[in-house]
Amino acid sequence: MNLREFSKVLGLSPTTISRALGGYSEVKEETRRRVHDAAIAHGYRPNRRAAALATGRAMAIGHVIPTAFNHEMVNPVFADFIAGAGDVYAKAGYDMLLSVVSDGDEERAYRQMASAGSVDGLIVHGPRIGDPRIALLQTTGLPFVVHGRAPVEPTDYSYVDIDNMRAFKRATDLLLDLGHRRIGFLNGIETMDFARRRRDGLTSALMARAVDLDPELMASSEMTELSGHSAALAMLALPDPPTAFLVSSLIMAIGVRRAIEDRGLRMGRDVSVVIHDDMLSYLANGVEVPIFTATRSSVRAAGRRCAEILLDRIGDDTPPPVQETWECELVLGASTGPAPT
Amino acid sequence: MNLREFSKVLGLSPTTISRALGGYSEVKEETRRRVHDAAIAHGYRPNRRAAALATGRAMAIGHVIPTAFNHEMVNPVFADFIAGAGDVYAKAGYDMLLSVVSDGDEERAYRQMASAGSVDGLIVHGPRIGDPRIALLQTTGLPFVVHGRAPVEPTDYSYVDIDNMRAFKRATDLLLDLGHRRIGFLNGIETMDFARRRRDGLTSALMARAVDLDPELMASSEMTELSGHSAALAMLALPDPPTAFLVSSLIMAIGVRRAIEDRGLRMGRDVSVVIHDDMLSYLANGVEVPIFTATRSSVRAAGRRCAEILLDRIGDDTPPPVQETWECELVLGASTGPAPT
DNA sequence: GGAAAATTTGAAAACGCTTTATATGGGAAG
DNA sequence: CTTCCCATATAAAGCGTTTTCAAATTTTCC
Repeated sequence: MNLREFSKVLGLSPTTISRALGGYSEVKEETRRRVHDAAIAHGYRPNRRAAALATGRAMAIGHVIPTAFNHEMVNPVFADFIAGAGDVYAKAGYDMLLSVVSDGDEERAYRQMASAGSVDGLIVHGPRIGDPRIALLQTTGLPFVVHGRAPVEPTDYSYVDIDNMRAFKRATDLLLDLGHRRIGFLNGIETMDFARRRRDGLTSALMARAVDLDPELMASSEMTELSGHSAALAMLALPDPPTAFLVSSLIMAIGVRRAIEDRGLRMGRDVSVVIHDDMLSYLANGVEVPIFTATRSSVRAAGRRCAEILLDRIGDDTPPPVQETWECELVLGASTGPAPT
Repeated sequence: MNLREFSKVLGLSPTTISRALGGYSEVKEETRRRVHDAAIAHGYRPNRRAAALATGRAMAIGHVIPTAFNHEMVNPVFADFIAGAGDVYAKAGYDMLLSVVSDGDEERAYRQMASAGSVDGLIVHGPRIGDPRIALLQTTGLPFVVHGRAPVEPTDYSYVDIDNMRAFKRATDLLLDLGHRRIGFLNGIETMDFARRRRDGLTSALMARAVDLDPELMASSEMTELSGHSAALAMLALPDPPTAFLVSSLIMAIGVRRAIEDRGLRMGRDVSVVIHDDMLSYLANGVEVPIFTATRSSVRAAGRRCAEILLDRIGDDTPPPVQETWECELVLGASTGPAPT
């Protein structure tokens, strides 16, 4: 059923139908009602492809998700981020176009989406240090918002990020206050911007108190349960093992906990753990008392906010960039305690 | 840059350009080369919306993901399923359209996608018992493939599923063989088809050996770490606690393990655990020796296969439905041992 | 060398919508 | 009874492709 057929059924012109459904003012209220009802009754819905072509707006937002930081890994935070963003899109009548690409093809995917006009805007995930994508997208003129940021020129783009540096500085300070001096740091891959900032947070806190930073206590890897387990196990086997861990993700920390228990130790008593918690819906960090002491910020909320900003930018013509850096909460859980003496 | 402009640059007609780029045979090889090179040089790419309108094919596949089985939960297996499917789409030049909807709106989302013509096919996620979506989609005539299945008429649709019943029967048999008689069963929500089948697997194995099934040892909930923890904790506090757990997901089992250790017990020695492992990329079940004894099947592979089947169905006109039921592997890990006497 | 066949190219008509510019009708004002 | 205006409704022109049908060019063959 297309517009012309439908208009014949109703005995009105296609124009009127289109306007009635589009919510234009030049159509009598009674007519609008009649059209709406008939549309539902006959199951008529404007063809989006045709509408997109006519208006020049695709009514879709593109997300490019890299399928491999290294090997086929898909970052588990995407699911929640996308749930948040998708919610906003749905309410605004936008579709979400997902492109899953292997790591190197990201740039091509962005270029494709931009020039083929299949989307009105883009979200950039997981910016890396010196990420070329931002400069690339600025040349295309397509609105975009970055989840996270990249410390390079140009700086006039929109982003939503958390204050990773401050969060990890505060987390480190907490452990130092509790008397810990040997802190194992399990970070994500440090070409990622967020990982670099977290590391800077740790080191600045340590340096502020003149605590040595031992390279043996610093690991950087994909944030999986397995890598958390093996890195923690290796550190615990050192002659002078850490009394605390600072861990970049909850999933990784599950492996850390397993390592601690493999050694016959008890988390929170023998070894303290502080994590960063993205508040993933299927991996809550406890109900009342958190399992892990954590810096936390909802990645789903970030998804929602990125989507809002992007839709605003698509609406307006050239609004100034929106740059938000969110503070993390630091919540105390059952995984931290004073350093054993 | 659109087709007409581009054709002027080259001094050829739009028709020829379109054919050259579309890989039609009626164009001289030399011309094709020239067009291709110029397209790259000038960054010309056919507008997908216009192409979609002209051909009637959207070159996109729709996925509707419910955002809440109960509260805002997004199923973590989606990320991997979509990574698998997206890979296939990308290679075939298809886009993936994601619609995140709250639970009740699923049907509307499908109907919308179907009648607005924004996709050429659909994947149905998480079928429930008596799921109305399958019948609905059959009336639309849009090709679709179900991940899982639903035990209702009509039965002539395509699906890819694992043999949940057999897997859980085998898992239960293993525990029985090891001497366990009190087996705690932590299932997903039992309105989901897969959860019902798993339960049937357990009960049939128990009944075959005339082992009582104690309602207190059967829990059904969302498959989160927290619910795994609390359900296991409750069962362990029973006067006659289970000596083994059968758990529907790895994430849930992490909570089970935490509960076991909270009680001062040791997994694999005091309490055995068998899980189902979807082989999520960021939550591997050990490297060499699995952490958990598990029935397993890759959800990413399922995503890939569903996508392949769907694309085939879109290509052909009305091929017979493809129905695949995959056997799970049963792999032994460190979490099972003989029942303590 | 010229007709027929084969190969390449082009013009123009869809595809289904939105939107601009234009027409129609009914009141109110003159 | 005109005239003018407002409120509605319509005709027609895009949007940027693909594809059918027709034309132009080249090749083949006698």
